[in-house]
Amino acid sequence: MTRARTRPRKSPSQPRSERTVEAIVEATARILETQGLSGFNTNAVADKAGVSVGSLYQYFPNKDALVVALSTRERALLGVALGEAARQAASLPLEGALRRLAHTAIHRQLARPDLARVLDFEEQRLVLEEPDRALTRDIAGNVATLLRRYRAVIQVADLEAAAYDLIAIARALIDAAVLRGQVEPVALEGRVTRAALGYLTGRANVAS
Amino acid sequence: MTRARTRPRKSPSQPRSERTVEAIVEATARILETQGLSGFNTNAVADKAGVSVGSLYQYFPNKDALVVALSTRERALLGVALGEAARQAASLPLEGALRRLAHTAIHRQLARPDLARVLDFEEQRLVLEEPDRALTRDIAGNVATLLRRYRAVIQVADLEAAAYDLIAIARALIDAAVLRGQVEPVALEGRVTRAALGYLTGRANVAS
DNA sequence: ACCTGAACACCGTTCAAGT
DNA sequence: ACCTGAACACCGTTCAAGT
Repeated sequence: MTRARTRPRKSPSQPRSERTVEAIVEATARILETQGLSGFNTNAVADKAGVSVGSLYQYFPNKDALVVALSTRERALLGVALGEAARQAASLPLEGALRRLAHTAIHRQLARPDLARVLDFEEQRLVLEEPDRALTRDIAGNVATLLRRYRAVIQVADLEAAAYDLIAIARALIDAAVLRGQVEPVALEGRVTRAALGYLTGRANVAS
Repeated sequence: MTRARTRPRKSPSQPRSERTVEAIVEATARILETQGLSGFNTNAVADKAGVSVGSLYQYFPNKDALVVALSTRERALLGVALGEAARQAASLPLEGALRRLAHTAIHRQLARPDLARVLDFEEQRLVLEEPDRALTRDIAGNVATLLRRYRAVIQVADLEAAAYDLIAIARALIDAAVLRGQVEPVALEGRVTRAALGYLTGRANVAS
């Protein structure tokens, strides 16, 4: 079981091939969004992108690489939004800061809820198969940095781990809401914020 | 995309075939545990169970049915343990009750942590493909029943949804802990309990 | 330099033939 | 009634041939 690479096989340097790569990634998004995982195969992606499978494999070494490219694109959008939110939140008390992060994450995930949910799922599969290929590392770093400001009111010692846990909690609650169809953003934001705040400041038996 | 059935194709009535089915399910568990999803294929399962693929398909209509059978078995164990815990927790205040449930869930998941994590993952895939086939329905019902006792101190209106959310939170935190290798049970129990308690009783902007 | 699509490999599933 | 394993279908991936 040797490590499979999922980096793009080669970067498109000419404008035309750049458009090809872009078309392939967006075709992946649309197929995952409308057909789900069961409709997601390389021939369908190539078809929808208007190229042959051979071309697809010229840029992506395997099927997972399509997901990684798409996830990276979406994670970058989330990362930028969260970075912005974190900067604005820096002057708020912890609860307000968490609420703002929750608000931002929810807003982004609900922009394309079905896509977001499938990607959350696929990212977990990739992590399951190769833990060190985590796509949320940057985001976790930013969250940890924000948390450090509030160390005085936080009961948890390991803020790196806490950042990952908060992301896992938010993801779980957002995906559950999408599954149930209960996506009223304010209510969802409240649930995420309360869980996060409880995790960080709850008096229930501390220890890490 | 018609609904694929995952129920066992036929119940083994004779002792011999009962042992065959049992062997197939346990072979599934051991392969998932040791090789992960990438080593999980029907021929490998049949081999390890000491039967031919044909025999496997006599009892299980498809590959997913193997996972469903195994998950059902494991969920039943968790369900029994949680039912017992809920009965004992009935006299405790909310925090103690949540802690006891967390303790029980953690204990069961850590009995075979790698298997539990892969099964959590596979269950989410099955839910993603067929939402109404949820394996956690019974467990959620029991949790909701317990929550009703504490309605006075709980800020959340929809206790059914809350039960599913709490399960999702616990699952996310336990799986994240296994991934990081931070499985110190008391600390993990504290994290799950604090998040759950915050979710249910936190003062952060209520609304559902 | 980039594209094509038929060919190959792997694995889920079936089925004709055995006992 | 239960088992076997070769055959088939599907899909990920490659590669010889085209421009």
